[in-house]
Amino acid sequence: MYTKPKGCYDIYGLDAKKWQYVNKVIDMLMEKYNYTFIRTPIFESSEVFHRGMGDSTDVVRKETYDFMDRGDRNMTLRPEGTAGVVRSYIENKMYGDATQPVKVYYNGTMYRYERPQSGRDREFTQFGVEALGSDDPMVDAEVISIPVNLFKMLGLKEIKVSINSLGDKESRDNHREALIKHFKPHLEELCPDCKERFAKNPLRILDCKVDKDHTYLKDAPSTIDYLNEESKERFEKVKEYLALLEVDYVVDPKLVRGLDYYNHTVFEIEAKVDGFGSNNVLGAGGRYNGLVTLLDGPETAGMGFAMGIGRLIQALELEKIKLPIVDDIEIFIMYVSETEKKYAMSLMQSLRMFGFRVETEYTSRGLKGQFKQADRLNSKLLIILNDEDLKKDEVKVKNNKTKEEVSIGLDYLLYYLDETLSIEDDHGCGCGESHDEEEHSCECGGHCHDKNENHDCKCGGHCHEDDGDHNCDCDGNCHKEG
RNA sequence: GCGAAUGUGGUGAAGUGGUUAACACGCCAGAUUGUGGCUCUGGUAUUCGUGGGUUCGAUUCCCAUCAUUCGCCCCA
Repeated sequence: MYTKPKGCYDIYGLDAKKWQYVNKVIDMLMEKYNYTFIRTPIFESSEVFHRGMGDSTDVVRKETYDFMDRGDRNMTLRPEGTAGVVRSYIENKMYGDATQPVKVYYNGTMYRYERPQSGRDREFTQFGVEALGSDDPMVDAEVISIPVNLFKMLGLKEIKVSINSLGDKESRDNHREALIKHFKPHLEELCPDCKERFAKNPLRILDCKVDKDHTYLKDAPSTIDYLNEESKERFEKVKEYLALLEVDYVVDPKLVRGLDYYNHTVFEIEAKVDGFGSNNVLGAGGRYNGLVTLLDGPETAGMGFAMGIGRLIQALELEKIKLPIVDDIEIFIMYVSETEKKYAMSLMQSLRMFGFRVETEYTSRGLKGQFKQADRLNSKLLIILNDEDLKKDEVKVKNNKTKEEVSIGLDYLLYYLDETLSIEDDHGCGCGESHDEEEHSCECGGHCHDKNENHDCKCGGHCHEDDGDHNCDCDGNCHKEG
């Protein structure tokens, strides 16, 4: 049997619906913000990432998927989105567009050669935005507000936004010198990685998880103390503007991003979700005014952020947030004989074109099996075809919830279906779904026998974790999601 | 790159150095001569990730390998 590559995932079934829903919300939100979609190649010349992200970053040093194509060109599967977008901005001379800043967003797969673990895959999906061509702090605030508002729209409540400023070049240089002065006497006590960081990019020692408890790290010069007047003023503006956009944040002077290209504003956004472990950072970003020139473009300001969709969905699941996804059908057409089957097909065709979600039987199950199938698919109405009825131009329509069955004349059928289903839909939240999802504590001791009453899991009957509140929407394949 | 755990049918999951590998769910069929979701009955794995070794004999012991999962590093 063939298996997927390590750290990659097949997304299908209910999971796929969640992804599609989240993507839909992203598209909607981006429309409001007037960011336009950009699709750049999944691989680029390796140089784009090496120059852009910095050779000293771990991501570039040992976590990229590199390959040589048949023309002996060095290529790299994109490990993040910004470098490619900036390359595109330069190559397509977007800096010449009249509508500056150029505001784009992407939503696609990225690749990092790492050991997979919870919340971290080799192929993962990131949604991100880039705003190029304005250095106004208002852009910083707006970009930070995007993930905040996205989380709000999705129902994720407990989030934390941390911000910091690295300052402009002068501030960074001053800070860097101070750091070197500070750490030099302690060099031998630092972890091996930090020794290397000391030489290449001392700033990142602040980010070290190994040495984080050492006092000399706690007393290390903070970026904020070394901001020059201009940078300080700028940071104040960002904070002021964030408040106007109703973004709650905390200033974290130790916040340093992993990539070299950031300056001024950097931020991180995490979800406070139980069971998330160390991968609770959902998204991060910052300003990168030097990056465009680094990739041989004209001096251009840039600000962006990226977030992992997989982690976001994991957070939504852990928080048991109910997404309004369609997981039922409106009409299931049942038949037995060949003439009934043919009638079923043409009826299905017209009902679908009319706008109903319609299913039928494909595997010659008996009528009993078709009832079961209709239940599995959460069908609201059943149309039961019968040669005798058809001779009288009638069909039987059974309401799968009330179990009421009526004979309907064919000329009246569309009207009847439309009426019945619109009443069905109108039961409050409009979710078209059962509500008790959140609080169905099944006492079945591990196996759900009946999906009736207050016990609405769609596990198809085999949830085996008797956690009391096993809320899996696993649609029939519960793997242990926790 | 480092460390740990796991690998039995469609699913969850027992189990033992030795005839036909529990149990449950699911699925299929029948009881119910064209109306389900309850109940009952029957069916559903030449086989315990793969390769090798120890043994009279291994799913069970050992080694290797692959895969999965989790943690560290790093990161979204």
